[in-house]
Amino acid sequence: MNLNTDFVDKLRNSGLRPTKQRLKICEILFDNDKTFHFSVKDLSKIISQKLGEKISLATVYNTVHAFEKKGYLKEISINSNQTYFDTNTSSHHHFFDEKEKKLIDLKNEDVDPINIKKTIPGKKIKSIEVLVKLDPDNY
Amino acid sequence: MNLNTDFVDKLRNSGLRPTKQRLKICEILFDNDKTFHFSVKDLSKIISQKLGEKISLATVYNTVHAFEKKGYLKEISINSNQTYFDTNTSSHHHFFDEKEKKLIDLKNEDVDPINIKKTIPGKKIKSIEVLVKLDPDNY
DNA sequence: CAATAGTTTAGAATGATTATAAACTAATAA
DNA sequence: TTATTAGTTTATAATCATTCTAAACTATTG
Repeated sequence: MNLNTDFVDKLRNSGLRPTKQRLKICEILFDNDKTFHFSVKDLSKIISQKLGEKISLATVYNTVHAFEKKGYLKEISINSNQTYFDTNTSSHHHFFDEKEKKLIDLKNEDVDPINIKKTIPGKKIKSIEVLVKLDPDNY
Repeated sequence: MNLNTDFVDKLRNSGLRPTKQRLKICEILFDNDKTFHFSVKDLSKIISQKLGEKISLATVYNTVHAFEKKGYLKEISINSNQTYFDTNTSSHHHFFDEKEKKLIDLKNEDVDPINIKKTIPGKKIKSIEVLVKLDPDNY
């Protein structure tokens, strides 16, 4: 399969033209065996380090937000001064290490099925996210 | 029971002297049958409206953070440009209405017990929070 | 009551995010 | 192709929540 075609598809699907800069962003985000968590600042740094190229913050924001809207990225529900995204878009959960301020994936199958016994009239469930906060063992 | 004594206790317990301003903040936060969600800006507005008094933002931040550290308030794990707090400190969860950007409490007993089947070496679970995102029914 | 330790406040500093507008590039039509 | 149009990139400015600062003030302690 052609990765580049995949990138172009993702971009077009998100209503974006495939430009040089955006394809670079795709390389970092999607050309990877492992999924990962990042902030826009992180991503920007990775781009300049790995690709020796600087893409303006505005472009990174614009691209990341378009992908998020289309579901190619997920925003992580955690209170922080910056927003974190996840390239793992499958339904899953997170541990958050409060001491080290680090997020760790928690697979859906590592959590027993969650059953919500209350409903809100006129609303339906879009997603269920579990955040497990961690402390050091001897705390 | 004397509410004022309770407020003073909460403040002292949080390492804060009971000042006029802080007692006003307590009145809004704790002298209430219902629990509620708020941002610092919200709280500041409520104070000036209900009590006809303006307390500087720095003081509100300082007090709210001290209470949060001691567990008299809970920070809500949700990604937003501002931080939301909850006067409901019991273990519970939240719905989040994506359209109206509104938080709704979800009682622990309305969620079947959550079992996490994965552990992280050297860490123990501090809390488990579920966020149920909602969409309009016909979406 | 004096000395000390902690508090309040306005305003400045910080930092993430969003907006702006001019120069540039991709897409489209001729 | 080339010209036109629509969308993009960028540096920089604007915004906004939060944190910091330092001077004036207040509670606590001896």
